[in-house]
Order: sequence, then C-alpha cells, then structure tokens
Amino acid sequence: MPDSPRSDASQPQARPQRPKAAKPRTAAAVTSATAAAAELHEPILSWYDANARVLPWREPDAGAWAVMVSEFMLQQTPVVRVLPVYAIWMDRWPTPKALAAEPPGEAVRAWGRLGYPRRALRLHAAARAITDNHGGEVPNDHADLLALPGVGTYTAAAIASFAFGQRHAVVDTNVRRVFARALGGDAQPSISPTAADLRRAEQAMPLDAATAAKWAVATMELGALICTARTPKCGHCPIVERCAWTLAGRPAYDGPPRKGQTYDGTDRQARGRLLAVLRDSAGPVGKARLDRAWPDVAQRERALDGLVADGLVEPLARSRFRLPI
DNA sequence: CAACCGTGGTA
DNA sequence: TTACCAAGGTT
Repeated sequence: MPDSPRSDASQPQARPQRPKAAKPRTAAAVTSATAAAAELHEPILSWYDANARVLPWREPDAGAWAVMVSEFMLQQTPVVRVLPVYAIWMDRWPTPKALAAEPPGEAVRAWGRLGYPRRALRLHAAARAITDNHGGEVPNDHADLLALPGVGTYTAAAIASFAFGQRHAVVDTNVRRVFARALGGDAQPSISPTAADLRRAEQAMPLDAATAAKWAVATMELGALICTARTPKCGHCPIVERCAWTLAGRPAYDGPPRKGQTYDGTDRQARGRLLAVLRDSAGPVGKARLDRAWPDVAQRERALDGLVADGLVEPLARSRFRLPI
C-alpha cells in the first residue's frame, strides 16, 4: 500500500533509484542520516501523544473527506480561522457528492473570508471529479489524489497519510522548518521547498506505515506549536538536546531576504473587495455596485476580468455579475 | 521558475 | 506601525 521509496539500511544495494538524478549518495551517508533522524522518532511521537490539539478533522470517525476539506482550507490559512468555516461546511456538505450537487458559486460563498477563493473553486471541482470518477469516495491512491484539482504534492501526501495511514513524506512549511533546524542546523528553511527537503523528510520517516503516518502529523504539530517561525518555544521542545540548530548556538537566519508580501493597494485586495460584494449578495449585482467597491478604474477592471477568467465571477447580460452557477 | 493568488493576527 | 507569517497550488 505505501508507495514511497523504502530505505532499508540492511540492503544498501536496494537503494531506491531516483529518476531525476539526484547527487550520488553513498549507502553509508544514507544510513547515517536515517540513524540520526531515528533518534528523533520516540521523543516526537511521545510528545505528540501528550500535546496534540483536538481538531475535528483528527477525530477517529472524521473520514477522508473531512481530512481533504481541512487540508484545502488550511493551505496558507491558520487553524483558528479555518475552524468555524470548516464546521459549517461539513454540516452542509458532509460528502463529496453533496458538494458536487451544488453550483460552484455556493462553495465560493461558503468559503467566506478564508482567502484565496480559488481554493473553494478547486475543492468544488475536486468533489465533482470524485463523484464522477471515484464513485463519490475520496481516492486512497496517491496518484489519484494528485490528479485532483487543487491537490499538489503536499496535499496528496497529507490525505494519503492522515486519512489512509499510508507512508508518505508530508512536507509542509512546518516540517521543513523543524528539519531545517533539527537536522540542518539552520534558523529557517529555504524560501521555497526543494528536492533536498523532500529527500531529508523521506530519510527521516519511520519504516512502518502506521508509525510514519503518525510521525507526519507529529512533526507538523511540533512545528505549529513549538518549533514556530518567530519565537520557538525551545524550552518545551522534546528534541532540543538533539537539535542541530540549538547545538550550534541558534545562529540567526543568514539566507536571502524573504519576500515581503504587501497587500494594500494590490490587485489581490481589489479582487477581494469585488468578490466580497458578490458573496454578500443573494443574487446578481449591477456593475455600479462593483464600481463602488474599488476606486481605481483600470485596476478594478483588471481585477474583475481576472475574477471572470478564473471562474470566480460570472458575467451576465446588461452589465450584471454573480457567483458562478 | 518566479509570480500570482486573500485575509487577519501578531511581535 | 510595518512586516512577517499562516497545513500550497498553478501557471
């Protein structure tokens, strides 16, 4: 069932071949990296048992759809803001079929102010794909998951791991940061995910599928609660004694500057304002209403065109607009 | 592959 | 107050 490469140190010859020509690595180096990571397993798994947050999508009876919905909502959005929207969403659409039966605009409306509303559109499209191609059941195969709209490397691995107990490297920003510090000795991970991040996570995984699945959620939780980006709570960290960054004296971040994302006055903000008008209106809206939502004409038109092109807004006759049906 | 895509909380 | 950050994906 698990389709991730196995790293069986007892059989160096059987090292998984990597089609994309990674740097050649000796069996000894692989064994060494795996062994170092293995010492982190017990402390992190025990810490998770004692400190995991109670979240609705982690309940034993939550199901794969619950996991999938939560993963979409949690893409770039904090847990506390997801919780209320998630509850309403699951109450209204407890299955992929239920969501698939509604127009995409209803998904966009229910998405509320979670941000990145294209995620709502993609989740709706994924629900229809699941209904059409998978009998209404969230697929358990990694490749099938990856083929769904809005499901990338991380989300496919997360659903396969959290919902189906499979062995996959689940590499999000939390995990990248935990490993960058504990194994790499760096204050922060690289700006964007790298192949090295994935390789490191694969080597660090426990071999047993069930343990690997728990390891995946545990390392994420550690990054979310203890090994945080700004002021990590190293005093409460279960692996502080083995953390390469701590052992190095916690040197400051010295990499390239992180891209500061401004928001005020951007097209993104303009799109958000326009879409908010449509979300808050039961039916179609006249152009004049949208004109009032953003002062700059050129930017407003560009934003509206973009929303229409993305399928988030549907143009009607006589300069009227609505959420897509 | 760099740029784009929302929103709100916090140090 | 400004800047950074939050369970990424797509083009």
